[in-house]
Amino acid sequence: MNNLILRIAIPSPLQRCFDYLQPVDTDPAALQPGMRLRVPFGRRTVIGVLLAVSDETDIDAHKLKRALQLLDETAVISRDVLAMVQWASDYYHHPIGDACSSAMPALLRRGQQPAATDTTGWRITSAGRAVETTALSRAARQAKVMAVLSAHQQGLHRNAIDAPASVLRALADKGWIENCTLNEAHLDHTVMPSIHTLNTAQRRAVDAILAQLDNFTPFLLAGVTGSGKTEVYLELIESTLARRQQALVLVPEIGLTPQLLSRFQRRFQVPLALLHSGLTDHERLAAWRQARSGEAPIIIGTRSAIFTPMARPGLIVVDEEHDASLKQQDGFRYSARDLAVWRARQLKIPVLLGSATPSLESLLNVEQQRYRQLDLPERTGVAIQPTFQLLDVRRQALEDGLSQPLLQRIQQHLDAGDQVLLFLNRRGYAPTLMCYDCDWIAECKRCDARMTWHQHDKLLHCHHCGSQRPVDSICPRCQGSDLHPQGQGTERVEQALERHFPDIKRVRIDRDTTRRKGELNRLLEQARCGEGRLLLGTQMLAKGHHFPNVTLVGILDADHGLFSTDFRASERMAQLIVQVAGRAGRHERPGEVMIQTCHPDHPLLQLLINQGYPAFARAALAERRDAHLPPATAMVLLRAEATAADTAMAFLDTVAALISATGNRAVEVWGPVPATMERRAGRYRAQLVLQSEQRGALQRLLSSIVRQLETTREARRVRWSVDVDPVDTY
DNA sequence: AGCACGCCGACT
DNA sequence: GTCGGCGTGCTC
Repeated sequence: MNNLILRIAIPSPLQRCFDYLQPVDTDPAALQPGMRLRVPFGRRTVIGVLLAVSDETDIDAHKLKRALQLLDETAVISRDVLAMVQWASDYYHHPIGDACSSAMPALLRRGQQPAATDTTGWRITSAGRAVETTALSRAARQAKVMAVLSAHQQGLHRNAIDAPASVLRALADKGWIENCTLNEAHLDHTVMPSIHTLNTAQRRAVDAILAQLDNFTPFLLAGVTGSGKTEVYLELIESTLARRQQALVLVPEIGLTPQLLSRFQRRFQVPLALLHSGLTDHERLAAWRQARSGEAPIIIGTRSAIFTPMARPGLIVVDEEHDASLKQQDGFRYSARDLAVWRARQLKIPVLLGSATPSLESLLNVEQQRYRQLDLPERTGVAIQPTFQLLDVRRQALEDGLSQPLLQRIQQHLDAGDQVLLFLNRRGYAPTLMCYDCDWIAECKRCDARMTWHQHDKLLHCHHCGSQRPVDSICPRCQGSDLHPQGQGTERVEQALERHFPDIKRVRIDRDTTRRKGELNRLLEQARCGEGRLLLGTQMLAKGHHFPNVTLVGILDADHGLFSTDFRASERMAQLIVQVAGRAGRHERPGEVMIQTCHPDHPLLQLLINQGYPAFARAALAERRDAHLPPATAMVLLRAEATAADTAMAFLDTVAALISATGNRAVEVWGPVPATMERRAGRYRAQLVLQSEQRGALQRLLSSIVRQLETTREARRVRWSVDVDPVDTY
C-alpha cells in the first residue's frame, strides 16, 4: 500500500494540479489535504499543497513521480480555507497552485516549519506587588503596565500589553515583572466590561446578529460616519470571545490605524494577531500561528488575512466593505469581502459587512434578500449631520483652486477657533506643465500621461510609473520660455493657504509628506490634537480618522469623479464625499461641507447633497440596471499588456474570435479596446469586456476560454489576466 | 513561472 | 570556433 495517488497544487501559472505517488514510508493516515509536500517538478524541486488523496489517476504510470517528503504534521491550509481557495481559484480563474501560495505566509511557502506556538507572557512579581504606585509617578508608561499586570495577576500575553519592549525590559530589570508561560485558560475571560452603553439602534443591530449565531446570515451594517459601527463590532466580538471563539476583522489598507488598534487593546486584554503589509515575514508567521492555535482570539488584518486559519472561528467582520482595497488588483484577483461571505457560509458563522457608504453590490444583495441590512441612523452623542453646500466655480476666479466664498468661510471657522479640513485627491504642485506659446505639455516618456510638477524636489513626476525628470526651463518644442504649471495639487494649495493664513499651523497629509516611516502617525496626531488648524490632504486624510474639532470640510474638486471612463467613478466620488464629510462636526457644533464643482446641477451630485447617500445609491443602482452594468450584470475583464504596440490588441482579437466561435448568446463581448491610458510604464495595454445576465453562463465560457489560452501561442507574447468582478475598469 | 533545448549572430 | 540572444515546449 505504498501507491496512493496524491493530487497536488504546484506553484506555477498552470490551471491544473499534478498527481504524485505518496512519499516512501508515509502512513496514509498522516496525509491530510492542506499539508505541504516537497515534490520533483520538471527539473527542479518545489513545494506543493496536497488537495486530495486518491487511489486512481489518469496519468500514465511511467510519468508518475513520487513525492519526496511530507513537510507537515497538521495542514497549514486549514480545511475551510482550502475549500475556499479551491472555490476562489475556480471562480476567479486563477491557477490553483498560485492561489494556495496566496493563502500561506511567505516563510511557509519556502518550506519553513510553523514552529511551536508562542505563549510567552509577562506577569507581576511579588517584588512588583510591593511597589508603591508613587514610585513610578515619573514613568507613565511603566506605571500603566504595572496597573494592567496588577489587574491580571496570572499574566498577560505580551501582545495584549500596550507597551514597547523597552518599557517591559526596564520593569523586568527592576525585578518587578517577569516572563511566564501562559496556558489557554489564562487567555480567556480577560474581557473588559463595555464602558459605553449602546444606543437603541446599536443594541438592535447587536441583538439581531446574536439571534442568528448558528445560522449563516450576512449582515450589512449601514451606519453613517460617527454612528458607532465600531462599538457594534466590539460588542459582537466580546460575545464571540465569551463563547471561547475567535473573531476575524478585515479592514482596508489604511484602516489599520493606531487609533483603531488602541481601541481594541483597551477593550480586550487579549493577544491580537495583526496582519498588515508592514510586517516582516517572521512577524507575519507569528501572527498566523497565534490565529491558527487559537491563542489570539482576535485577528485584525487587511485583505489577505481572509486566508488566516482559525482554531475556533466564530465571527467575521469586514469593515468599510465598499473599499476598493479589499479587491486584490493583480495576480490572484480575489475580493476579500466576497470570500469572507463565502467562508462564513461554509463555517455557519455570522459575517458582518460594515460601511457608512455601502457598495452597490451589497445594497443589491440586501434588495435580493441575500443580506440583511441593519441601520445605525444617528450619530452618537450630541453631534448632528453636517450641512452641504455646492459652490458653482464655473464663473469664479479661483485662486490656486480656492474660491472666494470658500476662503471667507475658512477664515470664519478659523476665527471661531475651529479646525478646517480641505480635501483634494491630487498630490504634487500641478498636474500639468504647459507652454503658453505653443500649448506643449510635459508628458511621461513611458506612459500616455501628463507629468505632475512637484515643487519640493523641482522635478516632474509620473504618478503612473514613478519616473522623474528635471523640469524643462524652455519649451522643448518652440524654445519659448513661457512654461506654466496648470491646475493644482495639494502642494500648491498648501502654498496658497500659507499666503492667506500665514499664522495658522497647517498639516498636509499625502503620499509625499508621509514617505518617512512614522511620519503619517505624527501628522495625524498633530491633526487630531488640534495643533494643526488647517488640514489638507488626499484620500489618506479622508478615511478612518476622527478629527473631533473639524467644523468645516472643503472638497476642492468634486468633478473628477463625475465624468470618467470608469462606470464606478461616481459611486467612488460619492463615497469619498460622504467619508470626508463625516470628519466634520463631531461635537456640539454642526459640521459644514462645501463642495466646489463646475457641475452643480449634476443629478447624482444633487441627490447626494439633498437626500443623502441612500438616495444616491438607489438612483445609481437604477442607472446600472438600465445600462446593464454591474452589479445588475456579471462582468469579467480580460486584460493584456505587451511591450510592442499591437500585440496586446491582436491577442485579445483572437480571444474575441474564440469566444464568438462558441456561439454563446448569453455573453456580450465588448472590444477589445486599448486601455484608457494605453501605454503605462512602457507597456501597451488593452482589455476585453465580457458581460452577462447569467453568471453561470459567463463562468462556463471563461473556463473553456482560459483552458484554450494556455495552449495558444499568441498568449506567450503577452502578459494577460482575467479579472472577475473588476473594481477598476478604466 | 522556471528551465531546458535549439538554432543563428558578433566576440575572445 | 563558442557565448548568448530569445522562440518553443514541458512540467504529474
